[in-house]
Amino acid sequence: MSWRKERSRAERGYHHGNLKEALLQAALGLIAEKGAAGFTFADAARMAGVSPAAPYRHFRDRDELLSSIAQRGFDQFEAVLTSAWDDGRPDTITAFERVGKAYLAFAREEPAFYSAMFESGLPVDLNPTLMAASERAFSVIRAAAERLAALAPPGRPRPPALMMALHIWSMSHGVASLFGRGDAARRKLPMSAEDLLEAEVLIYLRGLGFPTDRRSPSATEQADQRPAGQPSGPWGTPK
Amino acid sequence: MSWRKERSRAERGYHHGNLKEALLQAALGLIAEKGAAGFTFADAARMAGVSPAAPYRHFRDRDELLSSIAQRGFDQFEAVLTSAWDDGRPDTITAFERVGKAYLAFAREEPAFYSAMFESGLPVDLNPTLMAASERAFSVIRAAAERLAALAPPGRPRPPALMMALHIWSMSHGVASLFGRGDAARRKLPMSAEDLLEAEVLIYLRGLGFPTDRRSPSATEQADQRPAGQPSGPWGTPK
DNA sequence: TGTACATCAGTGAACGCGCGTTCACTGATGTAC
DNA sequence: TGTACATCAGTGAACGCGCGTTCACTGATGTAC
Repeated sequence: MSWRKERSRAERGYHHGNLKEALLQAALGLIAEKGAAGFTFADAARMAGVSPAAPYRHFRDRDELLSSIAQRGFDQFEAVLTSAWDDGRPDTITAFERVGKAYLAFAREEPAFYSAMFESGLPVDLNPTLMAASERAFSVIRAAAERLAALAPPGRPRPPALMMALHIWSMSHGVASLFGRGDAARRKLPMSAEDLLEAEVLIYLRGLGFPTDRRSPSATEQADQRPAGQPSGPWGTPK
Repeated sequence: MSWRKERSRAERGYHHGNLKEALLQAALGLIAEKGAAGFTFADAARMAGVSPAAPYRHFRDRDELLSSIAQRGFDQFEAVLTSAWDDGRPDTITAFERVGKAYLAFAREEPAFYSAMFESGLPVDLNPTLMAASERAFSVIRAAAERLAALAPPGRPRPPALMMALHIWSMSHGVASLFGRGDAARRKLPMSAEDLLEAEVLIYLRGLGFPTDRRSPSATEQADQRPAGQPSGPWGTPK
């Protein structure tokens, strides 16, 4: 955010000094505000306080700027997920759940990155660098699923880790894009998107035979702030 | 699709005769091709073989055309889901699952409607008519969840139907937007989006205590067409 | 059945706008000697 | 330490383009009598 308030030409002299970064930040702001489709190269230049020709010193075209943002987004996403996973501490299920929450938090806190990564229509699969970054991020979820699968209760078939990873990803993405952001077409929910996703993941894991009876710490902590009759376990009090 | 190939001006005379419909169809084609953001009013007119001013006889502006499409999409979506639910026949779980598949099929077969409805950034909640249509579609899922919840196994807490409905919705939407369409940023899957969603829903329902051991007819039917080692139950053969 | 007229659904030219992009340029910076 | 010069990172004017929108208009259709 440090470049959001641009110094005027007079203040900063002929050379900007940090234009590439300033353009990325400006674009992030614009995407967060108007969506990936509504962001223009010219606007980014304007926000950075620079002539419309200046960005061409740093990016071949609009698409390259957008790709850079997606790239950075995937890297940051990977870091966030890795940190949430924390190598499975204190126990695999708790950590797994934390990954789901981190996913949602990222979508909420970094809507511009999220848009660029998943909703901009960028052909991720045609750009090897971008594809690799996306793959690295997904592999965090996959590795976590791998560890979880290895813990499958004896006597039950062991679920394929890749499938579990895809399931968790789709749940997270679904909740995030339907309910996770404040902008448009939203619906009033009886619970927060976070709680909704947490319950979904817990029920899913239970369906695979994992024990999920213990209350998660965060669910317990949040219970006081909820309206009466709200969930205390994965889906609330029995009726 | 009957209006995709437009008759020339000479062939059809001064009056088009079916312009409103032709514009809707043209817009659907453009949205399917280039996304909701990439569709322009002028382009739709061009595709309909008509001057750029003509559409204004039928739609106040671009947004009204887009809303009409979303509106029609929600209506069609509702019809498809209602028919898939088939009032819970032959049994509630089978029918419920079929709703999930119908969701996915709609997203795949009607990408333009789906985009307009969920990815166009239209402020659905600010347009009462649109909101009502969206609500009617969702209420099909909700009613199905209601029936399913009423069947909860005795001795287990009964899950809130609204939550179940939101979970199913988010799963379907997640799978649909990540894997359900051919256009961009797609990933090679070890199984089809349909199977992925089916397994996800079955595991979820099992997590709620519903019996899901019987093989679904469609899963059995499809088994022959799969590569070796593919799922036969909700998630495949035990390892 | 024919005619006058209102209404409807299109035309096509024009507008202002903002965008992406290019170009020759210029001011600032860094480096070789 | 000072100077000449290459390089870098900006400028600002200009372009062509397609868009959304408006306007006075006109051809076709339908209806009253």
